[in-house]
Amino acid sequence: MLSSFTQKALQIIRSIPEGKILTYGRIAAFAGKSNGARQISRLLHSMSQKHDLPWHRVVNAHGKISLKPSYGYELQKALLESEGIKFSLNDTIDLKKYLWKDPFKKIKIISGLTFRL
DNA sequence: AGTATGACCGTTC
DNA sequence: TGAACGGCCATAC
Repeated sequence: MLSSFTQKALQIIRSIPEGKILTYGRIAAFAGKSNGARQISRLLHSMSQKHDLPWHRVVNAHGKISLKPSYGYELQKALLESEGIKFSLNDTIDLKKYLWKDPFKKIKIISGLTFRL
């Protein structure tokens, strides 16, 4: 049984298209908690395999990977690059270019179910 | 020195 | 054992 917040967060994460990224804070805000960014990290950490999430499409608000080297950093970077995302010199992603804006314009949530439009 | 952010954390159910 | 809840806090800027 997943909370409403968790469900929405998972749906938003699952709905991130290839080649696009979203930040922790934005996911949390869209899921209903403006200050719940840390819970998003928790979700990704504990439920990414189980729920088949594109966890690599979530980065921090600066466009950087929050994972530490040899703890998933290289994997995430490789996955993102394989989707066509380019990193700048400081391993930063250009948010203006790749950030997925306004998830709710692309998905519709009815009774807890998500539909891609 | 105040703000924003976060692959948290302790506890409860 | 796994998930929900809630908030404090270190770090960066």
